[in-house]
Amino acid sequence: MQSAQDENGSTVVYDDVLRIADADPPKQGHGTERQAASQRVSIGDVARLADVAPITVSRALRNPQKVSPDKRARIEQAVAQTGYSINPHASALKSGRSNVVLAFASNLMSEQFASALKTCAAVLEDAGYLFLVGQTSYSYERETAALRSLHAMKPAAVMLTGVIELESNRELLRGLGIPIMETWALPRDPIDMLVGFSNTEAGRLAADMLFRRGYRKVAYVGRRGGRGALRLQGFREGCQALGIRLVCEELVDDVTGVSDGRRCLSSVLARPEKPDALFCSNDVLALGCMMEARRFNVRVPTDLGILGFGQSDIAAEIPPGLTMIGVDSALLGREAGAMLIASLAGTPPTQKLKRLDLIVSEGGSL
Amino acid sequence: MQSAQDENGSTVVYDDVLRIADADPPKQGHGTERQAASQRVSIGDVARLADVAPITVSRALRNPQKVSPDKRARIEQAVAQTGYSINPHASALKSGRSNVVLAFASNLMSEQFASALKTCAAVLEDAGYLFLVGQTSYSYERETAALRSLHAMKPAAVMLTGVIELESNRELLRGLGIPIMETWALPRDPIDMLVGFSNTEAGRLAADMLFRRGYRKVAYVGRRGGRGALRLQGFREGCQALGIRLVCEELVDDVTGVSDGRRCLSSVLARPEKPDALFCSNDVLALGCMMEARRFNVRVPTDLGILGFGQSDIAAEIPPGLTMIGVDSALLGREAGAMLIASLAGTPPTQKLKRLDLIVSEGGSL
DNA sequence: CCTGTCAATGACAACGTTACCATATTAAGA
DNA sequence: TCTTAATATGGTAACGTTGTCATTGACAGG
Repeated sequence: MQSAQDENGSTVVYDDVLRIADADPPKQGHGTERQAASQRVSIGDVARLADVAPITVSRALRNPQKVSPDKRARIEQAVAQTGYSINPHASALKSGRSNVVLAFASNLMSEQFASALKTCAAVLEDAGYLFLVGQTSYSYERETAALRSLHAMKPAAVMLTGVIELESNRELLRGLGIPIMETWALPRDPIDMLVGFSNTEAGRLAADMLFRRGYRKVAYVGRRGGRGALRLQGFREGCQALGIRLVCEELVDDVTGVSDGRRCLSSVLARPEKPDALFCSNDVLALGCMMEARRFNVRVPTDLGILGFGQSDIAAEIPPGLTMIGVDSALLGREAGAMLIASLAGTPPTQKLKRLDLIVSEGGSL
Repeated sequence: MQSAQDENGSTVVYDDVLRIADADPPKQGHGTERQAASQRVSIGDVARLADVAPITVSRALRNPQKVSPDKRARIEQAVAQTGYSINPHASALKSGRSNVVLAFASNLMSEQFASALKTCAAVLEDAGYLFLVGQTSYSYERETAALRSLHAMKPAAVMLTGVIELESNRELLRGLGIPIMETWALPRDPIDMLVGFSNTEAGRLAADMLFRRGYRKVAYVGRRGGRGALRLQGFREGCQALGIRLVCEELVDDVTGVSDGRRCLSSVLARPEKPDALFCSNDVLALGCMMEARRFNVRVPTDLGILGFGQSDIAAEIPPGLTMIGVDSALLGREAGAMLIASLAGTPPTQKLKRLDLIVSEGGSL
């Protein structure tokens, strides 16, 4: 164990961290033409080495089939020898295009967004794009700031976990003239492309499920704004249509953790008229409700049925297992990625709209 | 409710999504000089409008104090009027710098990484940087690919959730000549900067905590590689030093969900010699263990004490509440951000190393 | 009044790439 | 054989910005 002083004077004890010297040390000119490695090598250097014009190197890299096999081979060798990699800034400056696909998540901490981004990234990276994620934090201000910087950056496409609500921001994105993917809802007039599902229908489906299982006096717990509001709207409609009484709506502005869910359930239980079931349109809140129910010895589902929205692995595992309505967010990401690629490839009759089915995962909470 | 057909022929029912027409429509020339908005306006256009040279506009934007107040005002007005925003590619090409800070997460789905990235992003964005996150997915191959593209992209700095293990990738990052931040461990020889904590010490502390509470026959559950291996190493050392018997080590290669944790506990309980406590060096696994214990009517902590590692909100809330060793990942992100900014500002005597204290959050599981 | 110093500003060129057009080469059709 | 078209390649310029250096004027010290 080795130690040293950091600048604060406290003793630092280092961990031993595994180092891996890879068997295949990367790009080193075989023989004498060892390159300064870290330093800049331009397309001109490669061209000189391969004895072609720079433009040919450019072509060989982006449209290999437009260059004759022999030159292509020479160029490939020169690239390998020099360790050349294209300067994306110069390329983007001249061509007005880049190979970066920018994603914006309203919240990096959501398991479901993360899962969709992960699959979407996989699809796009396989197609040679660089997939980067920025954050907007459920705030219009941050969203606007992020989109401004985006405007300048000329990405190849944009992926959003959600839909843009602010009209000026919609306009800004539309003006970019690149593929834009919105998700997680089903707006009447998407900016460009959409892979989503109906949140109001999710609400109606929730009412339907509760009705079928005999519940007639229910409560709603969810976020006040955005998609939460849509689910509530659908839920209200469904309840009304089926003759279910919606005895209370417990709305929160912002979900920071399961404790918000706990609070919601306490508050619901404190009402004079107790519901026999609960639709919780947010999985973190649902989790909190489940826990609080246990704490108050409210048996689920005997005393209170709970229906959640989302895909929480953990909520499904906590006894008696939360029954949830949701979508396959990994699938959503994959579909979005595929659709973006099709649009980027430019074949005009691209599908621009995909509606995902809602899926129900059965637990024991209803 | 409105409907239409998508390209697959299924009926699409649109949600009503909230639209917000903002009261303050952005940048529109007051009066006649309305700009084509979406189209490119260059520094030259601004310069012409302000009746100065392009270079002066450039200066006014990056070093306002180097331009006289009157010209600065004219320029600002021209910028507002045209809606000009700097072309980051041209800027990066010429200057070799950019205002993008790139972060790489080995796993976007980790609550803790997300939390650190969130706070780090906040700090850097406040300082005017654009914070983007890429993914490496715990795979050396992806990591290498990501770092290659990074090499070309010349970000202002790089933030990593973890440390780089592959020597060739370490070399690559070192060669960039920009601030590099590693985290979440305490390697002997960081690439550049480090905000981390000792994983072996976490293991030793775990042994210590178990010892103090009277446990003498314990089991370990965790990931096989990376930091998990370090925690195990520390735990072994601690157990040996204190005379605790480590009756089994249950290692998993990859954690995909709580079910992995369930499996681990089953497997531990199936051993002939049952431990009286468990150190679970991963919070998802710990959660699974807690659930499985409940299912098998193993009372926690009476029959089996469980100590976790991490910061899981949910694990802390599940009765009896998981006791955990961990770090404040939001703090980690903030510290990393602050250190990066200091380094970017260029004042040489920058602190390059910060060791975070381990924190213990008490639940009822020990 | 002259010279040296400093601040403010501008002219010019260059960063590395690709769009555009021109040319050379080859294949195909009459 | 002669055009016509298609393919392969290169020359030139330009994308929008900023580094470098030169110029201007103001001001202080001699």
